[in-house]
Amino acid sequence: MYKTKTISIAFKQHNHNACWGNAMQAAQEYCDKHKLKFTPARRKVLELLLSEHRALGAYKILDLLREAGFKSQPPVAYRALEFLVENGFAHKIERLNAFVACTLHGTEHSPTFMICRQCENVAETYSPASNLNLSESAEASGFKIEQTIIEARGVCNSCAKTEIL
Amino acid sequence: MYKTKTISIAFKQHNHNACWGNAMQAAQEYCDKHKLKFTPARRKVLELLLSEHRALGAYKILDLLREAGFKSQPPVAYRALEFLVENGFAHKIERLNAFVACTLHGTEHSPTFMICRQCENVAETYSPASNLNLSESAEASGFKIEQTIIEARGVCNSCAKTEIL
DNA sequence: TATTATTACGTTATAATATTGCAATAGGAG
DNA sequence: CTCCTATTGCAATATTATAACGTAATAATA
Repeated sequence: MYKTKTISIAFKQHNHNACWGNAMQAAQEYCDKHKLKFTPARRKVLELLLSEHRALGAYKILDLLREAGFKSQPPVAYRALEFLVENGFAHKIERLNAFVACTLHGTEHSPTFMICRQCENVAETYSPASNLNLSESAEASGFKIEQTIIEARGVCNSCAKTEIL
Repeated sequence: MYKTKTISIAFKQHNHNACWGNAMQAAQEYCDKHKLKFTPARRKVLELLLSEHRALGAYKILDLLREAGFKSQPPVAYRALEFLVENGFAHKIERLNAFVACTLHGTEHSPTFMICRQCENVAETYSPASNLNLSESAEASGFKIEQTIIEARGVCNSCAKTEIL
């Protein structure tokens, strides 16, 4: 499952083994440092999310947990996801009612997601300019932004190339 | 139900009767012009959405439809909502799994929503700058945006004033 | 170590949101 | 009128998410 050396992430080629390993290690270190319990279920869910750069629904995760020998009632998945999201290891993609592993952990961020409608990969980007812009115009019109969700749907370059026009 | 002369919209005072009436009339005219069937259920759902500047869930709408003597199976609401969204009369707020009437109909737009966590009003704004920004940076990183969802959660000024600090 | 508080887990049940499929019907185009 | 298509009625079901509550594990304090 984790053998592929290089797949598309954020629509770029990269060494996914390294990507996966670094993220898991960073999560472990962060949990150690902050006295968070990186329990088997939480770890497994993060591993699953990291296995591809796609969003997985809670019930898909539940299936995969079951296959891996974990208990499989909905709360098992939702609790693990809640932990991962709260601590910045994963994000919920509202449009898809699904979850992706965070690829920018550690940096305080307000991410923008690019969702390819064809390959369904999800890339996380950090766009300070857009966020600042938004905050300023909101402020001007009498609204104080506390959190922003930005999700873009479209096609990545490699999928665009294969499209029938 | 529609008697209040002036309520908060987009966190601004306005004549809501006029707001409501204009929107309904514009919808009617648009449907006439484009040969769209503005059926009783569709009309009623738009009326409900326009009654306040808040997002209503599909099942809330269903309750209100029932009260108004309509049939009340889920597809009744979902079909009407689908029609309204497709034709730009309403938008789905993904964060809330709920729907709001569009306040910028006619203008081709990619809206940004400001959701007050206290009064729950939802304001729709048009932010060409942010969208352009986003498109450009996406383009640069090899992604072609087709649709963008921007939803900000926060507090409006009048709610902020009443908050205990 | 014993006691208490807190956090996480196991389990059952149910709530909330959304869709599918198919038959019946209404309205417009020819 | 007749055909065609869009819409509606209806039943069932799929998908996503949470509530409630007892037990087990861990941490904090005495």
